Amino acid sequence: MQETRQQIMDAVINQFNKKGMKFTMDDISKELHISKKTIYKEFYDKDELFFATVDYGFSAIKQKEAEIIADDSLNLVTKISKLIVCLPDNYKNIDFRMVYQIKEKYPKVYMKLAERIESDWGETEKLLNKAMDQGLIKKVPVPLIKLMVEGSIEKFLSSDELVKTDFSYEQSLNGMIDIIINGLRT
Amino acid sequence: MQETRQQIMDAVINQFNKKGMKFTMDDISKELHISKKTIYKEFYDKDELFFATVDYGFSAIKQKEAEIIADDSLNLVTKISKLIVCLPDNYKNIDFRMVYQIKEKYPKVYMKLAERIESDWGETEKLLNKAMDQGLIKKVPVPLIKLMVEGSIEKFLSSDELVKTDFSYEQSLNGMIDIIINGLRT
DNA sequence: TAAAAACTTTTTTTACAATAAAAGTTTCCA
DNA sequence: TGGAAACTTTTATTGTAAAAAAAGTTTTTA
Repeated sequence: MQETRQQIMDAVINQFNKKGMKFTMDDISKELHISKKTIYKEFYDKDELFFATVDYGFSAIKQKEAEIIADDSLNLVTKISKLIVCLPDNYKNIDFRMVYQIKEKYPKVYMKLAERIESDWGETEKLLNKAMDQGLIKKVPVPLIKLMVEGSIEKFLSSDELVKTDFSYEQSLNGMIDIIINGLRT
Repeated sequence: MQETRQQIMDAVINQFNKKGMKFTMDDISKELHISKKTIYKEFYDKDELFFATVDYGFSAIKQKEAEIIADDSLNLVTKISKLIVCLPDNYKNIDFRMVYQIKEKYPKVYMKLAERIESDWGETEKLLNKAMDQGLIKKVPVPLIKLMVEGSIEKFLSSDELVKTDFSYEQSLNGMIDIIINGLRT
């Protein structure tokens, strides 16, 4: 059943955000009150489950991204801004502090994840280059911008300093994008 | 002899940048062609040596910081910009990717280090608040700016993506500060 | 006097067996 | 049929003794 697959993958994401990679197949079956047999009927093994979940997790964001790119009512710089905020929507579901755990135990899954994040940047990169060519924003290496965004997000997620202020994670993200986009304007 | 102390502490910084915390007292004595006895005449034990080295490493930056603050020819926003770049001068000597190693093995040294970095931000924070009050820059929580700067620097240091471009670490740092300061301007 | 080297003591790493936990399979039952 | 639980097999964790490495001290040497 197609819905079962989805429920299982939702449970995987849920467990991951709770416990990092330290969750078991039993945890998932208990959370959903299904038998492990049902999981193994849908997925050959844990690896395949994780692979499918990465694809599943990124499909939503890919869709949103496509919408932004296709939206002709937005100007180039606004599109870029929205695309960058679109990325963190992913990161919000995940939790970057725990991604390093995947790298060690499931290197293949990590590589797939890294590829997807990389390819998400691909579209943003194109628009950034276009905007630079049109003289709308400063000419700066795209990797610099990428590292600033990613570094900031990771810090937001791993530090408790923002919690002390009454700025939400959401607000911080938007504030960060504002500063960077505004700072890039010519 | 005072010069000997300094030479030893320079060797500690040098070894740290080469090997992280995985260097020995023998490594230091060999690098300087001195006997371990000489080191232990200057410093009671390895802990004391590390404590002294943290102080030593920060004294230069503190001095530079004081100069910037005292320089009346600089306007407020320029001062902030220079102060933030002043901070990375530290981080450049150190190497953030290896700081986490200190945390595990020498927690007391790490705490001292963290305190110094924190207090370095203290001055920058004051000026940022002042500039916000004067309406020179946007009102944004200071921790947000701090996390953006620190997150970017850590990423610059830990990623090889910048190496692929022909942007040096120094240039990246200045580019990053430019974007953030420009982005904060009202 | 201080470097070099030899030395003792403490700390870290390694290796490996015992144990526990989790993956994956099978059986039973509503 | 599919959940619950019992089961086997594989993987990960833990404890510990031996070995190695590093801290810190003493002796030798120049």
